[in-house]
Amino acid sequence: MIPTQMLKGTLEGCILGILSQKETYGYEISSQLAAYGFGTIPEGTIYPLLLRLEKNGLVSAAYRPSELGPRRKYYSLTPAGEAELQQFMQNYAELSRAVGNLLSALKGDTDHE
Amino acid sequence: MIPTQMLKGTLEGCILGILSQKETYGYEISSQLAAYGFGTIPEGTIYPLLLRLEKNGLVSAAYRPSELGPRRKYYSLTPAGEAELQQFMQNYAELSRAVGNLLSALKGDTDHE
DNA sequence: CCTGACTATTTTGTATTGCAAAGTACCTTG
DNA sequence: CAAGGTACTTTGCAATACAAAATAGTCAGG
Repeated sequence: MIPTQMLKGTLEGCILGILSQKETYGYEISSQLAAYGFGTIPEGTIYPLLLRLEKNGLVSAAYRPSELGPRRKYYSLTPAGEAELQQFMQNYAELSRAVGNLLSALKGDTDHE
Repeated sequence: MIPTQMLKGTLEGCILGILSQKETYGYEISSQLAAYGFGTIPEGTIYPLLLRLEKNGLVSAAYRPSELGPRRKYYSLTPAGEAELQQFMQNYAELSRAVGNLLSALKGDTDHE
Protein backbone atom coordinates (compact mmCIF):
# COMPACT_ATOMS: atom_id res chain seq x y z
CA MET A 1 0.00 0.00 0.00
CA ILE A 2 1.29 3.41 -0.94
CA PRO A 3 1.03 5.62 2.15
CA THR A 4 -1.37 8.50 1.86
CA GLN A 5 1.21 11.18 2.59
CA MET A 6 3.32 10.02 -0.32
CA LEU A 7 0.44 10.54 -2.73
CA LYS A 8 0.12 14.20 -1.91
CA GLY A 9 0.75 16.32 -4.93
CA THR A 10 1.36 13.40 -7.27
CA LEU A 11 -2.19 12.15 -7.27
CA GLU A 12 -3.50 15.37 -8.73
CA GLY A 13 -0.96 15.23 -11.53
CA CYS A 14 -1.78 11.62 -12.24
CA ILE A 15 -5.45 12.38 -12.61
CA LEU A 16 -4.60 15.17 -15.01
CA GLY A 17 -2.61 12.59 -16.92
CA ILE A 18 -5.55 10.22 -17.10
CA LEU A 19 -7.80 13.01 -18.28
CA SER A 20 -5.32 13.93 -21.00
CA GLN A 21 -6.02 10.62 -22.68
CA LYS A 22 -9.75 10.90 -22.83
CA GLU A 23 -12.58 12.62 -21.02
CA THR A 24 -13.91 10.47 -18.23
CA TYR A 25 -15.58 10.47 -14.82
CA GLY A 26 -14.67 9.89 -11.20
CA TYR A 27 -15.75 6.33 -10.77
CA GLU A 28 -13.85 5.25 -13.87
CA ILE A 29 -10.75 7.18 -12.83
CA SER A 30 -10.78 5.26 -9.60
CA SER A 31 -10.56 1.92 -11.39
CA GLN A 32 -7.92 3.20 -13.81
CA LEU A 33 -5.72 4.26 -10.91
CA ALA A 34 -6.06 0.79 -9.45
CA ALA A 35 -5.06 -0.69 -12.80
CA TYR A 36 -1.94 1.46 -12.95
CA GLY A 37 -0.79 0.18 -9.59
CA PHE A 38 -1.97 2.79 -7.14
CA GLY A 39 -4.06 0.90 -4.66
CA THR A 40 -7.73 1.59 -4.21
CA ILE A 41 -7.99 5.36 -4.00
CA PRO A 42 -11.18 6.00 -2.03
CA GLU A 43 -14.06 8.18 -3.16
CA GLY A 44 -13.37 10.68 -0.42
CA THR A 45 -10.13 11.42 -2.23
CA ILE A 46 -11.12 11.32 -5.90
CA TYR A 47 -14.25 13.43 -5.91
CA PRO A 48 -13.06 16.34 -3.79
CA LEU A 49 -9.91 16.43 -5.89
CA LEU A 50 -11.92 16.64 -9.10
CA LEU A 51 -14.06 19.41 -7.66
CA ARG A 52 -10.92 21.29 -6.75
CA LEU A 53 -9.52 20.88 -10.24
CA GLU A 54 -12.75 22.20 -11.66
CA LYS A 55 -12.83 25.15 -9.31
CA ASN A 56 -9.28 26.03 -10.31
CA GLY A 57 -10.09 25.91 -14.01
CA LEU A 58 -7.83 22.95 -14.82
CA VAL A 59 -10.72 20.79 -15.98
CA SER A 60 -14.22 21.39 -17.29
CA ALA A 61 -17.15 19.18 -16.40
CA ALA A 62 -20.53 18.16 -17.73
CA TYR A 63 -23.16 15.81 -16.36
CA ARG A 64 -24.36 13.15 -18.75
CA PRO A 65 -26.81 10.31 -18.11
CA SER A 66 -25.61 6.73 -17.99
CA GLU A 67 -27.50 3.81 -19.50
CA LEU A 68 -26.88 1.67 -16.47
CA GLY A 69 -26.82 3.80 -13.34
CA PRO A 70 -26.97 7.34 -12.04
CA ARG A 71 -25.72 10.27 -14.11
CA ARG A 72 -22.01 10.69 -14.59
CA LYS A 73 -19.95 13.84 -14.38
CA TYR A 74 -17.47 13.81 -17.24
CA TYR A 75 -14.28 15.81 -16.91
CA SER A 76 -11.90 17.00 -19.60
CA LEU A 77 -8.65 18.97 -19.51
CA THR A 78 -8.63 22.69 -20.18
CA PRO A 79 -5.56 24.35 -21.71
CA ALA A 80 -4.60 25.43 -18.19
CA GLY A 81 -4.93 21.80 -17.16
CA GLU A 82 -2.61 20.65 -19.93
CA ALA A 83 -0.06 23.23 -18.89
CA GLU A 84 -0.35 22.05 -15.31
CA LEU A 85 0.20 18.47 -16.45
CA GLN A 86 3.40 19.47 -18.22
CA GLN A 87 4.53 21.22 -15.08
CA PHE A 88 3.72 18.17 -13.00
CA MET A 89 5.73 15.86 -15.23
CA GLN A 90 8.69 18.19 -14.94
CA ASN A 91 8.40 18.43 -11.16
CA TYR A 92 7.96 14.72 -10.77
CA ALA A 93 11.04 14.04 -12.86
CA GLU A 94 12.98 16.38 -10.62
CA LEU A 95 11.83 14.65 -7.46
CA SER A 96 12.38 11.25 -8.97
CA ARG A 97 15.93 12.11 -9.91
CA ALA A 98 16.72 13.51 -6.47
CA VAL A 99 15.34 10.49 -4.63
CA GLY A 100 17.08 8.21 -7.09
CA ASN A 101 20.37 9.93 -6.41
CA LEU A 102 19.94 9.54 -2.70
CA LEU A 103 18.74 5.94 -2.69
CA SER A 104 21.38 4.75 -5.11
CA ALA A 105 23.99 6.19 -2.78
CA LEU A 106 22.78 3.87 -0.04
CA LYS A 107 23.20 0.41 -1.44
CA GLY A 108 25.81 0.92 -4.10
CA ASP A 109 28.30 3.44 -2.78
CA THR A 110 30.11 2.68 -6.02
CA ASP A 111 28.53 4.37 -9.03
CA HIS A 112 29.38 1.58 -11.42
CA GLU A 113 28.11 -1.96 -10.93
CA MET B 1 11.48 23.66 -7.65
CA ILE B 2 9.85 20.54 -6.26
CA PRO B 3 6.44 21.55 -4.90
CA THR B 4 6.02 21.17 -1.18
CA GLN B 5 3.05 18.82 -1.41
CA MET B 6 5.07 16.40 -3.47
CA LEU B 7 7.69 16.09 -0.75
CA LYS B 8 5.24 14.88 1.84
CA GLY B 9 6.12 11.44 3.03
CA THR B 10 9.20 11.12 0.85
CA LEU B 11 11.22 13.71 2.70
CA GLU B 12 11.05 11.78 5.93
CA GLY B 13 12.24 8.64 4.18
CA CYS B 14 15.05 10.50 2.49
CA ILE B 15 16.33 11.84 5.78
CA LEU B 16 16.27 8.33 7.21
CA GLY B 17 18.32 7.35 4.20
CA ILE B 18 20.88 10.06 4.86
CA LEU B 19 21.12 9.03 8.49
CA SER B 20 21.69 5.42 7.48
CA GLN B 21 25.01 6.41 5.97
CA LYS B 22 26.39 8.17 8.98
CA GLU B 23 25.21 9.98 12.06
CA THR B 24 24.84 13.67 11.36
CA TYR B 25 22.95 16.82 12.32
CA GLY B 26 20.21 19.03 10.91
CA TYR B 27 22.26 21.76 9.36
CA GLU B 28 24.40 19.24 7.51
CA ILE B 29 21.37 17.25 6.36
CA SER B 30 20.02 20.41 4.82
CA SER B 31 23.07 20.86 2.62
CA GLN B 32 23.17 17.17 1.70
CA LEU B 33 19.58 17.32 0.49
CA ALA B 34 20.50 20.28 -1.68
CA ALA B 35 23.43 18.32 -3.09
CA TYR B 36 21.17 15.39 -3.98
CA GLY B 37 18.90 17.64 -6.01
CA PHE B 38 16.12 18.56 -3.62
CA GLY B 39 16.09 22.33 -3.55
CA THR B 40 16.80 24.23 -0.38
CA ILE B 41 14.72 22.54 2.28
CA PRO B 42 14.17 25.21 4.92
CA GLU B 43 14.97 24.85 8.62
CA GLY B 44 11.29 25.05 9.48
CA THR B 45 10.96 21.71 7.73
CA ILE B 46 14.13 19.88 8.75
CA TYR B 47 14.22 20.45 12.47
CA PRO B 48 10.59 19.71 13.30
CA LEU B 49 10.86 16.57 11.19
CA LEU B 50 13.91 15.41 13.12
CA LEU B 51 12.16 16.07 16.41
CA ARG B 52 9.25 14.01 15.20
CA LEU B 53 11.52 11.14 14.20
CA GLU B 54 13.11 11.26 17.61
CA LYS B 55 9.77 11.33 19.40
CA ASN B 56 8.67 8.31 17.39
CA GLY B 57 11.79 6.37 18.25
CA LEU B 58 13.14 6.15 14.71
CA VAL B 59 16.30 8.06 15.56
CA SER B 60 18.28 8.75 18.68
CA ALA B 61 19.96 12.07 19.35
CA ALA B 62 22.85 13.51 21.33
CA TYR B 63 24.14 17.05 21.65
CA ARG B 64 27.82 17.50 21.01
CA PRO B 65 29.85 20.71 20.94
CA SER B 66 31.24 22.04 17.70
CA GLU B 67 34.65 23.60 17.33
CA LEU B 68 33.31 26.38 15.15
CA GLY B 69 29.83 27.34 16.31
CA PRO B 70 27.01 26.35 18.64
CA ARG B 71 26.52 22.77 19.77
CA ARG B 72 25.16 20.27 17.27
CA LYS B 73 22.48 17.69 17.77
CA TYR B 74 23.66 14.48 16.14
CA TYR B 75 21.08 11.95 15.04
CA SER B 76 21.50 8.27 14.27
CA LEU B 77 19.11 5.56 13.14
CA THR B 78 17.57 3.18 15.65
CA PRO B 79 16.62 -0.37 14.60
CA ALA B 80 13.05 0.89 14.24
CA GLY B 81 14.39 3.64 11.99
CA GLU B 82 16.19 1.14 9.78
CA ALA B 83 13.03 -0.90 9.47
CA GLU B 84 11.12 2.24 8.58
CA LEU B 85 13.71 3.06 5.93
CA GLN B 86 13.27 -0.37 4.36
CA GLN B 87 9.52 0.18 4.38
CA PHE B 88 9.95 3.57 2.76
CA MET B 89 12.11 2.23 -0.05
CA GLN B 90 9.51 -0.41 -0.75
CA ASN B 91 6.66 2.09 -0.74
CA TYR B 92 8.56 4.53 -2.89
CA ALA B 93 9.31 1.83 -5.44
CA GLU B 94 5.62 1.04 -5.57
CA LEU B 95 4.65 4.64 -6.14
CA SER B 96 7.41 5.12 -8.65
CA ARG B 97 6.27 2.13 -10.65
CA ALA B 98 2.64 3.23 -10.64
CA VAL B 99 3.43 6.76 -11.77
CA GLY B 100 5.84 5.37 -14.34
CA ASN B 101 3.13 3.14 -15.73
CA LEU B 102 0.74 6.02 -16.01
CA LEU B 103 3.13 8.55 -17.48
CA SER B 104 4.57 6.16 -20.01
CA ALA B 105 1.06 5.50 -21.24
CA LEU B 106 0.76 9.18 -22.13
CA LYS B 107 3.56 9.75 -24.57
CA GLY B 108 4.26 6.26 -25.86
CA ASP B 109 0.90 4.56 -26.18
CA THR B 110 2.98 1.69 -27.57
CA ASP B 111 4.70 -0.37 -24.91
CA HIS B 112 7.73 -1.17 -27.03
CA GLU B 113 9.96 1.54 -28.50
C1' DC C 1 -42.77 -5.59 -4.94
C1' DC C 2 -38.74 -5.32 -2.29
C1' DT C 3 -34.18 -6.08 -0.88
C1' DG C 4 -29.45 -6.12 -1.92
C1' DA C 5 -25.52 -5.16 -4.98
C1' DC C 6 -23.32 -2.24 -8.05
C1' DT C 7 -22.85 2.28 -10.08
C1' DA C 8 -22.04 7.28 -9.13
C1' DT C 9 -21.62 11.78 -6.73
C1' DT C 10 -21.56 15.13 -2.76
C1' DT C 11 -20.45 16.96 1.77
C1' DT C 12 -18.34 17.46 6.38
C1' DG C 13 -14.72 16.88 9.28
C1' DT C 14 -9.95 15.11 10.58
C1' DA C 15 -4.90 14.07 10.53
C1' DT C 16 -0.54 14.64 8.61
C1' DT C 17 3.17 17.34 7.13
C1' DG C 18 6.01 20.90 4.79
C1' DC C 19 6.86 25.66 5.58
C1' DA C 20 7.09 30.67 7.14
C1' DA C 21 8.54 33.49 10.76
C1' DA C 22 10.56 34.76 14.76
C1' DG C 23 13.61 34.01 18.49
C1' DT C 24 17.89 32.20 20.88
C1' DA C 25 22.71 31.42 20.91
C1' DC C 26 27.60 30.33 19.64
C1' DC C 27 31.78 31.69 17.04
C1' DT C 28 34.90 34.48 14.00
C1' DT C 29 36.39 38.65 11.70
C1' DG C 30 36.80 43.50 10.82
C1' DC D 1 31.00 46.01 18.98
C1' DA D 2 28.66 44.91 14.72
C1' DA D 3 27.98 41.52 11.10
C1' DG D 4 27.67 37.09 9.17
C1' DG D 5 27.76 32.24 9.26
C1' DT D 6 26.53 28.21 12.09
C1' DA D 7 22.89 25.71 14.63
C1' DC D 8 18.52 24.64 16.99
C1' DT D 9 13.56 25.54 18.79
C1' DT D 10 8.80 26.91 18.78
C1' DT D 11 4.29 28.54 17.12
C1' DG D 12 0.97 28.70 13.79
C1' DC D 13 -0.68 28.05 8.97
C1' DA D 14 -2.00 25.83 4.50
C1' DA D 15 -2.63 22.00 1.53
C1' DT D 16 -4.37 17.53 0.71
C1' DA D 17 -5.60 12.49 1.24
C1' DC D 18 -9.05 10.09 3.67
C1' DA D 19 -13.06 8.35 6.62
C1' DA D 20 -17.84 8.40 6.98
C1' DA D 21 -22.35 9.23 5.91
C1' DA D 22 -25.98 10.64 2.84
C1' DT D 23 -28.31 10.58 -1.73
C1' DA D 24 -29.79 8.23 -5.89
C1' DG D 25 -30.13 5.53 -10.04
C1' DT D 26 -30.29 0.57 -12.25
C1' DC D 27 -30.92 -4.33 -12.12
C1' DA D 28 -31.36 -9.20 -10.51
C1' DG D 29 -33.41 -12.58 -7.27
C1' DG D 30 -36.82 -14.07 -4.16
